[in-house]
Amino acid sequence: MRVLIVEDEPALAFRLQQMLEGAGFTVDVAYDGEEGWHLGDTEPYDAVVLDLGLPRIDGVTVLNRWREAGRTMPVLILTARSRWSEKMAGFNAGADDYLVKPFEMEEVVYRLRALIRRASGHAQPELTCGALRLDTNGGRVSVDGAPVQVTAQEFRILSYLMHHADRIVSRTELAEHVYDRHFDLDSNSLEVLVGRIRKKIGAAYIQTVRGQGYKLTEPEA
Amino acid sequence: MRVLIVEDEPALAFRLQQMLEGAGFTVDVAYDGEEGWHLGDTEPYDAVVLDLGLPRIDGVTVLNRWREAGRTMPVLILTARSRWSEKMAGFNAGADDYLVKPFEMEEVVYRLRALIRRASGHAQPELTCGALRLDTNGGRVSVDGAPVQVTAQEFRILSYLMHHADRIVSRTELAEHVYDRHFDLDSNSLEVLVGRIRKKIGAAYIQTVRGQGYKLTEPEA
DNA sequence: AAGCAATCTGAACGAGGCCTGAGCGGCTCG
DNA sequence: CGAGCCGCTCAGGCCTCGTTCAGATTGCTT
Repeated sequence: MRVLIVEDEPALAFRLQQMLEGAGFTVDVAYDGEEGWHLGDTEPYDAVVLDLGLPRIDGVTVLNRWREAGRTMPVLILTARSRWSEKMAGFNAGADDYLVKPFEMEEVVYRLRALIRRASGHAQPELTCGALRLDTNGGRVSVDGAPVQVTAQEFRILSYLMHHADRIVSRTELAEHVYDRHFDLDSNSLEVLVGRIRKKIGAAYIQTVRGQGYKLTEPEA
Repeated sequence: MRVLIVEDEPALAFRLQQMLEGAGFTVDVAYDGEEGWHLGDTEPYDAVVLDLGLPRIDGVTVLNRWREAGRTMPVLILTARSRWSEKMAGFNAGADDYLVKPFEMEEVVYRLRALIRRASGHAQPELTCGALRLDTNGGRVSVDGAPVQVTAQEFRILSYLMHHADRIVSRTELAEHVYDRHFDLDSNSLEVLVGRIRKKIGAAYIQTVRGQGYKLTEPEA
């Protein structure tokens, strides 16, 4: 999953980035409102962490512009305790959740995962597809109850596919959500990784739709 | 189904083309109003995506000319948020739907499919003919509830025939709507593909009307 | 009923998409 | 500093799809 952090204070931005990357997210960072707005407008993020106090364009405005332009990704707002009115403005502009500073770093991770899950229509932190099971919080995968060892990258790919099960996900879409913005599109590393995932969970789960992409489905009985 | 994109900004045109081809459409692209007008006037499209801000001839004029010439294919207009009056002019000139920039790429696909369906008199995204069933959005085909695997090209042909069920569709018409403008007319690949479709869904659905074309009908009981 | 054109069909091919095994460089951890 | 793992690259090969072609079949015409 790919998230955008919009935070002007370098130290906090860095800690957030560390935390999120450690948690398995692909992360882009913007250090002011304008850059943040532009990135959120052009790149496909699964979620955004948005500080409200920002140079150049403030957070509420950024969010407003995204929503007006029809961007629907979940946004987690960061706000100082005192700025109550700001928070309300943020909700009105279409924020999905908020955290009051100071907060626990891990809190951000859990909330983001929940937001992303809900945005793709899943209430529970455990995603299942037939006997295949993926725990978004624990980072564990199992088939038929038997744990399956997957690497970080494999987990990202499988997680994205499971969030969008029964839908064809194009190679490009997958790459956009699993890699950051400097990914080489002619690489076939996705194919290699998908191949390895198939070998681990059983080939039947991930179908190839020629010319269009991959589709994760429950295998036929 | 074959669509025309009239869009001067190369990046957007390219993304649209990618998206639509990925969605199974046959796509022609025009990069200015004059070329767009000419193509729309001479080639038989199932739908058109028309940007209003165009060099040489602007979108509204292009649309007006088509309508005056009696061209009735559905037109989806793309417009910037600010250009409200333009949009109204577009509707007056006979646009069928519009999207405000920026928009989600997938939105274009769904709207186009809906426009094409409605233009051929179908309200639902699922077309049926007896026990034969085709899901225009999901790209799935089934007979008697049993899913049938069809290739991309087979799906295009079957989809066109189902959109125009109970009507004789000439070989030429079929070719024009399933291939782009560089198709070799002496090829018999259509016959081969129709044959394969028959083998998959049952031969009775597609009748050959000698000397005229094909007709898709519900088989006799 | 023969002749002829239109259509069908099975086989084969070429292109391109996709997969996979091997190897390499970088990173982490001991 | 060395070992092990991970993700990427590359090349070769497989498999599918759309097409072509030739020969069979159908249906109309005379």
